[in-house]
Amino acid sequence: MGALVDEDGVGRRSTENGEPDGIVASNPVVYQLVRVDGDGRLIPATDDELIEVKHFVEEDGTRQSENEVDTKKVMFKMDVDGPSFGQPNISDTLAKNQSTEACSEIRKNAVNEAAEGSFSKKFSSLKPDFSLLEGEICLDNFSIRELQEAFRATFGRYTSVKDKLWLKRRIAMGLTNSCNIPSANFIIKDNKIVLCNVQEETTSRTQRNMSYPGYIMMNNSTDPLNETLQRTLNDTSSGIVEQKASFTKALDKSLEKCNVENLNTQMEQCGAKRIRRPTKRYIEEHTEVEVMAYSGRVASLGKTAMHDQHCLKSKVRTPCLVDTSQDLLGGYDARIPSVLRVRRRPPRKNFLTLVNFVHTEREKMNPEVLNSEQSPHQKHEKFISSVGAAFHEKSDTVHPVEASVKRKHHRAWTLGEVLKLVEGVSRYGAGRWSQIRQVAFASGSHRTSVDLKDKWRNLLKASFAQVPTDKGIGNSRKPASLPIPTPILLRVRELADKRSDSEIEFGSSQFVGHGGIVQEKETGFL
DNA sequence: TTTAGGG
DNA sequence: CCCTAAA
Repeated sequence: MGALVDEDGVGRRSTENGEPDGIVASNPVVYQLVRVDGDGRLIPATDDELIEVKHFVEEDGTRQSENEVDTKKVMFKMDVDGPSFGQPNISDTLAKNQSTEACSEIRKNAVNEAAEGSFSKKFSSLKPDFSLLEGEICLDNFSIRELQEAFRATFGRYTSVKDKLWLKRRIAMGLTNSCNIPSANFIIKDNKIVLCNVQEETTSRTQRNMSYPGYIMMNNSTDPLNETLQRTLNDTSSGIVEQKASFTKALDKSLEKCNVENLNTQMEQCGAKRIRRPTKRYIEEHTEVEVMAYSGRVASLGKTAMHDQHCLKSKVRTPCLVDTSQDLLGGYDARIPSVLRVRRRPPRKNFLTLVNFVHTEREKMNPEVLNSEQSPHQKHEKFISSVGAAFHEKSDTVHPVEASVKRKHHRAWTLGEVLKLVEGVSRYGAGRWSQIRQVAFASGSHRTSVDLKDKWRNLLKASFAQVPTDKGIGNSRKPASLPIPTPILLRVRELADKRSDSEIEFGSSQFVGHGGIVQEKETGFL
C-alpha cells in the first residue's frame, strides 16, 4: 500500500501550481520540529529530528505545492456549505485541517478520479475565498502576550513562555488534541489513544475526510505540528517509539492500515457523499464521553430522570433550547466534535433529551388521521409542532439519530385518539386492545396495543377521579396534561362499569341501573 | 404476540 | 412510557 504515497498522483497535479518550494524557503522556522512528549507537551526537537524533518520537507516539496491548491478549494468549499461556522475560527480551521491530513492523502491517492475530478471542476474556476484563513493570520499576528492569553484560554493555566512559535504550536496543539485523529482503528482523545470500532472509526474519518479535506495552513505552508502529531500517533499506535522513523515511512504504514481493510469502503464513501451523518452509536458515544468526562453530576437520563415526567419537562426542556442553539448550529455540531466544544464548554447534559425533544415535536407533525374534532389543545399542539418543525427544518429529511435507544418519544394523546380509543372500547370491550388498534388505530398510528391499554387505564383513573368533583364546584385543579372533556370521561366510566358488571357480577347486569347519573349526563353530552 | 399489571 | 410475567 506504500504505493499510495507514491509521487504519481501528486507529481502530476503539482504542475498546476506555480509556487512550489518558495513557501518552504520563505519561512524556515516553521519547519522546526517539536516532539510531543508523553504528557502531550512539546519538546524542542533534537538535532536528529531536525535533520529528519528538513529532509522530509525537501523531499515533500511537491506535495506541499499541491496542498496549497487543494487547500484553497477546500477553504472555499467550507465557506460554501459550512453555515455553522459563520466566523472564521482558528481552532476550527486548525483542527479540521490537522485531523484530516492523513485522510486527505488517502483521498487524493486512493479515491477514484471521478470524485476528485468533479470536485476540481466544480471549484477550480471559482475564486477561492480566503476569509477563513484569517484565523491563522491572526494567530501569527498575535503578540507574545496575546499568545499567552490564548494559551491560558486553551489550557486553563498561565504560561510564562515567551517563545512565540512555541506558543502558537502549543495552542494549536491544545486545540487539536481534543479532536479525534483517525489512524487505523485508533483515535486520539485528550491525549489518549483509544481503540475504537472499525465501523465508527471509518465513519468519523470519512466524514472528516469528506467534509474538510485540507491541510494545515499556518504560515501559508504545511505545519510541522501536524506532521508531528501524525507521526506521534503512528508511533504510539503501532507500538513503535522510534523517533527517527521517517515521516513518509510512518505515513505509509498508516495508510496501509487505513486502507487494507477499508479501501473499498473509503472509495465508496468518498465518492458518494461529502458529508455523512453520524451513526447512532457515534452520537451516543460522543455524548456519553462528554457527559462522563465533564460532569459527574449528570445522572443518567434514563430511568431516574424519567420517573418524574413533570420534573423532566420542567427541568430539561427549558435549558434544552438554550443548549440547542449551540449544538444545532447547522446541525454540524453533532457530526464533527468541535474542538471548541470540547474545550471548556459546559457539557451537553441533555443531548439525548434534546434529540427526544426534536423528535417529539417533529413527529407531531405527521399528518395524523384525526377526526374532525379539533380541540383547542390540538390546535395548540399543532402550533407547537409547527414551531418545532420550523426550528429544525433542516433535519427534516435527515432523520436525526433515533432518539434514545429504547424509550419511545412521548407523544401526548390527542382528543381524537382518545375518542377513537373510547369508541373502540365501547365496541369491542376493554381488553381487546389488539383488535381496537387494528380497527381504530389503523396503520400509520404509532400507538401500540399496549399504549391503548395504558391510556385506557389512565382514562379510567381520570374518569373516576374527576367526574364527581366536576359537577360540583368548578374544579380549581390544574389539568395534569390534556384535560379530557367530561363527556368523554363519563363515557369511559360508563364503559368501565359496563365491563365490570358483565364480567365480575352477573352477566346480565346491563339491566341494572348502575350508571343512572352517568347515563343521564352522557345522553346530554354525547 | 398479546394482555395485564407494576413501576 | 417501560418492563415483564403469563398466556
